[in-house]
Amino acid sequence: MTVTIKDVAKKAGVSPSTVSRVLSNHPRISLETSRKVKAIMEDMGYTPNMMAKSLVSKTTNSICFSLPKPAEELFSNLFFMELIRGIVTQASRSGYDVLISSGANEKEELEAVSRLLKGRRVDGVILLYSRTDDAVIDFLESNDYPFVLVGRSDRYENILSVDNDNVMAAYDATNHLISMGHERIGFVSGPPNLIVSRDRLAGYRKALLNSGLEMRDEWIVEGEFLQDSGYRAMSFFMNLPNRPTALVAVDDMVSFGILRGLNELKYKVPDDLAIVSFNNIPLSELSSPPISSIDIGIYHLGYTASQVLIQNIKSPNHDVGYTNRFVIPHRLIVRESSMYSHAKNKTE
Amino acid sequence: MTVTIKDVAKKAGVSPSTVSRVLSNHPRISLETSRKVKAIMEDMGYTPNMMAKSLVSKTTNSICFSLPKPAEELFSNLFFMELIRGIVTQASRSGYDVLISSGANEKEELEAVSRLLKGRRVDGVILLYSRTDDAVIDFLESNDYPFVLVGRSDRYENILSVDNDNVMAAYDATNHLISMGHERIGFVSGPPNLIVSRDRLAGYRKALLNSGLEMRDEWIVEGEFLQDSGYRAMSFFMNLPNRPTALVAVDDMVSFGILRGLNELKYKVPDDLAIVSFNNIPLSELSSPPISSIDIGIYHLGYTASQVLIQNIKSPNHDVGYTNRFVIPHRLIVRESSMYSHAKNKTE
DNA sequence: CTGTGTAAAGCAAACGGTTCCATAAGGAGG
DNA sequence: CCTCCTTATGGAACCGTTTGCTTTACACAG
Repeated sequence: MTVTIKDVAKKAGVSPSTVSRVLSNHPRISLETSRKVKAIMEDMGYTPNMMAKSLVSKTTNSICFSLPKPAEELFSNLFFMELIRGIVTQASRSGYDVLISSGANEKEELEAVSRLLKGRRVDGVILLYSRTDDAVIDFLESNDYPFVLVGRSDRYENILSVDNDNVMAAYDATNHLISMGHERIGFVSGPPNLIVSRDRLAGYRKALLNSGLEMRDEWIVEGEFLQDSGYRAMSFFMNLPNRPTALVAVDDMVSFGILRGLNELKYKVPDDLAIVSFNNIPLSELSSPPISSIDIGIYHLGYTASQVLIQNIKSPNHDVGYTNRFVIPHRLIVRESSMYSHAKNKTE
Repeated sequence: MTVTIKDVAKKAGVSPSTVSRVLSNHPRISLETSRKVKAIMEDMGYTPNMMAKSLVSKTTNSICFSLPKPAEELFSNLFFMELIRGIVTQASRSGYDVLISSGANEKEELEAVSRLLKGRRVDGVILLYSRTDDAVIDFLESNDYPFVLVGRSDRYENILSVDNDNVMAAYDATNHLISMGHERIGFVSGPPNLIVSRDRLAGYRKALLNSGLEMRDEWIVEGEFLQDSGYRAMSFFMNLPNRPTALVAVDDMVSFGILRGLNELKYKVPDDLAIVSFNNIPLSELSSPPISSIDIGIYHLGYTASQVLIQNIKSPNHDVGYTNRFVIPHRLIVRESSMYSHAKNKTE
């Protein structure tokens, strides 16, 4: 049925080893033989059997992206997809295939990853970091499997990771508002156990401190990465006696909630309240007004994660410590939600 | 290093074949041996090498989802991700892994798919149908590889496919507007070469015909699955002397454009113009007003595609002709954009 | 003419399983 | 007590590649 290396060999009148060597451009193959064999391979439509290859080389040329619990949220979907696109694109350029695995919970995720790695189906794993303690990381680390974390962990020191500088990002976002003349700036945070929430909060604080602006606890509220959190935060802030004139929100979805609330109460953005948030999801420019947002380069995050992982697979010796953490640059996209109202029609 | 079947065999004092049989629950293995071997496998942390397994069984227990050209559009991202989730979930339940492949163009896609299939890296492929002529399908069909199409093709008759009944969906959407009392209903279509555009247009026509309502060519405009198309369509419609009171839009993104335009011109939805569209993306309920939409069950589409493909892989004889096309039910989600205005606060 | 070096190609083992065929042990039937 | 089954297990070939070690065939120096 399928044409194997032996069929080619027979037809070419050489041994299988010769064909194999032609395939891998072995130096000690005469040009003549090489050409002849190649022609015959082409002719017979030979494609190498990856399984057989993998069996002997103990390498699969594929990596696994472990999709966390199916978060039903809009943002997750957009985020994951961008990430996957980055990963797949890079991997494909490096000649690797990408396997998507997912588990309903940590236990399942561990089982899946373990099966894939121990069963030699993939060479390494890209993990999306969400938890603070992680059985999967423990497993990977203790078995010395190549992996890279998208995100940051404070518990694990010497592992490969790709992340944004969220402190700096929040610092930039806040400074932008400050530069627009705002002096009372609030912050809508995410779940406090997420490192990303903590980092962004820290950056916000740093910016205020740096500019000598007032910092009040009541100007910081915690929530989820969801619309509703924004909605609630908004109504809390707007009822404050000395309310903020601008808000930094930890995620664009939160901004949508804020926007909806302000809209209902007939407040104007950015005149009554300016807004900047994070992640720059495609919707950010579609809302009215469009929301200023920090683009964290999700695609790039995935692309780099794949690159780092594959390079680590190829030469595992490279973990020199100081290159373990790769930081993807962010950039602020200024839109109407944080512009001076009289500048509305001028920019963009 | 890794523990193989031979290591287990040696430790258990049996032959490798016996261990293999234990693994596959061969009937002619004594309970005693089975228990002993299983204990030892557990003990030594044995995991079967999938590559070796695949080599002899000529089967990989994995399928490929071929991601079309990276369409940068928002909807594509949401759609793909939902689809992937459906596919991965089902595949995982059936014990299959999912490999994501992508090519920048048709040629690359064909190469990738061909390499994966001929190289015996996957057992089958899920294709997302977009083109009308398809070298990939031709390749799969002529080589008799298992595959399933998400979408519909009019060129290929006897291939497995999973799709919605888009004619019926449009029929339902239009009838909904009719039942709300509208008599002049317009249609914003997608690219005419896409089957989905054609099907939905047909359903719209059918509904009008069925109700004996007027049908005008000027009430039908073509565009893309993009906001801008909606925006333009809107301004065209609103300038018509005898303009429609309701619109069926081929995609939610189009509705957003319509909404934006109406908003700018201070028109009210649904009072001045009612809207229903398709796909029910997560944003549909976030816009103001929320948009009525036909949910096409994307996750379900992916889930079923995987199911159908895997079942076809396992028993290829099953293609009986009349079960080749699987239709995923849609359902209309009525939201504010198509309700009577005085009912605004009553429902939902 | 023999010895040695080198380039090109072949042989066979190995990778980690599965499975057909053979074999040994025990029990039943004659 | 000897056959003949049955049942549980072992042996060995094979899946399609890769690769270390040989072998072959020259060419050239001594």
